[in-house]
Amino acid sequence: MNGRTVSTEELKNLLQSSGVKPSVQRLSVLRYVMEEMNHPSVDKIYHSLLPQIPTLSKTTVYNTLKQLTEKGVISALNIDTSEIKYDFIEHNHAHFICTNCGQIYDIELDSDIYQMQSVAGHQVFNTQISFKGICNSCKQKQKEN
Amino acid sequence: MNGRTVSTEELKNLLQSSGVKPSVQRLSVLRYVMEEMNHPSVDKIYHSLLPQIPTLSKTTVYNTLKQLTEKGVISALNIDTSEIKYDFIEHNHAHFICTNCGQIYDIELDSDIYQMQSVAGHQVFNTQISFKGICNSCKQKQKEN
DNA sequence: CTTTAAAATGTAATGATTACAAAAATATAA
DNA sequence: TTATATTTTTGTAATCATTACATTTTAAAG
Repeated sequence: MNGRTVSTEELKNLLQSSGVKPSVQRLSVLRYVMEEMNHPSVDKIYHSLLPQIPTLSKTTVYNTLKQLTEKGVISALNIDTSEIKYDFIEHNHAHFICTNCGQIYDIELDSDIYQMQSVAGHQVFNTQISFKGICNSCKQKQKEN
Repeated sequence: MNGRTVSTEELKNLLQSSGVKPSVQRLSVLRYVMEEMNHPSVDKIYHSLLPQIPTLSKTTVYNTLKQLTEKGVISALNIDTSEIKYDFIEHNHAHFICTNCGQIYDIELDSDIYQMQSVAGHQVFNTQISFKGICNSCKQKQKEN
């Protein structure tokens, strides 16, 4: 989720250790989610990979993301109403979504909430903290006008 | 969100102080969200109110919920992928959704995260904390089989 | 009572996601 | 290698929540 370059070896290992067989499509989707810092949507991923894999189907993108999410390699963000956004699980962090421009920001937040393995007797697999509001950039623009 | 009975007076006051003109439909929708403890979906609300208001339109339910959300009277939960669920804003609490049965539980959680008015320079209007996992009830059933 | 504005309704359109069957690619066995 | 079985990918059609929009109804104002 931070613009770095990921080697094919690393991708393969990640997939295999999660029980997912590597394929050109799966490697590409995972690479995109890992290297991209923009919490991409299915549509974004699909159109970005299309030049490299002209035969790519959107269904494959859906299938791959679903698998990776179930295996816990990536995480599906249900912040936005319209589309699901995807995020590589590197370390715990919160998200801020601007209700004006829709931009999603990573928020570095150290909270013991992330450490909770169970709440009210229910077993926790995934924890999400999200903020909604007006981002700095939009606020500046509003001031100017 | 807790099965209590809300008087029409209270509903009217809530709407008016939020700048929403009371109407039969709006009062009913708000009453349902407040009295129901099940984080209802649009569809649930619509079908529950239909016997009382036979002419009710689903669009009205959508419009009302959108308005109430914008005014901050209720809150839209984007936990579930398929449908948006609605919750009356009484006091800060987190949510747990069971990935097996889909049930949403209120989680009483006292965290200073709720007090944050801004994060990374962005102004916060709304904060959500949500957990995903297997609920106690589903876990019990799994053990039995 | 008439006029004007706001709210509610119903239908059609949109758009993300899923279902599913056929085609392609990969692995396995002889 | 060749044939066979299995997995993966693909493309199209279906589903379903949400939104757009025009019409009708209701409420408010003069």
